Amino acid sequence: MTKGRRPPRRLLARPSIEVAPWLLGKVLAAGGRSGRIVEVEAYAGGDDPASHAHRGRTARNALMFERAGLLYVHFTYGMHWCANVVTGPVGEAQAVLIRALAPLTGLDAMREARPAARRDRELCSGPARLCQALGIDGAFAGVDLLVADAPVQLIDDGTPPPVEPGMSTRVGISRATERPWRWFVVGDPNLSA
DNA sequence: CTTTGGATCGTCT
DNA sequence: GACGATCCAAAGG
Repeated sequence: MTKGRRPPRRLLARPSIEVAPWLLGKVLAAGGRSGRIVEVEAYAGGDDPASHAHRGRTARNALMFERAGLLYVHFTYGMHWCANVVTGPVGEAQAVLIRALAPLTGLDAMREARPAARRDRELCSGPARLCQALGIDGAFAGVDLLVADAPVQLIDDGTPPPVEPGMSTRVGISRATERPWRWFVVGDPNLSA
């Protein structure tokens, strides 16, 4: 298992555009597997036309309005799961999409879960890929990432976020495409793009 | 290496 | 009835 501390919830209760770059370097762990976060995107609820919560609360996006530190998992393109960390104050639909991890532990289990990955750099290099690699699906929606022994956990092992993260526009969206709300560890081989 | 098109279904209009 | 916060295999350079 990866050693480290659970980040304080107050740091996750900030706006998603502040939490997103701060999440770079943190560790996401599930099913005995773990990886370091190297790519994220911020989504900002009502003010963000690209967010699932842009048109208000629905059954699908309800978790985004809950407290920071919960896991929001959504199903997309008819076949893929994506994992988000809920941020911001309760009642504001803020979240950070985890887009890529650098695999840390449980590599054998990841390779078994993702036979399509021909290299280890392809295990977690995409939002749906990392869910597949860690075994995260809709059954994990609402998990509190900051609770010890939770089935999915967010861990701070002391690795600081990069001083100068890469920044770009978000991937795969059709609205609010100009907002530079994607952050990544420059040069990491596990990036999605 | 890059480009292209198919897969597949829950959610909201 | 349309559209995704995507991935993959196949085909071409």
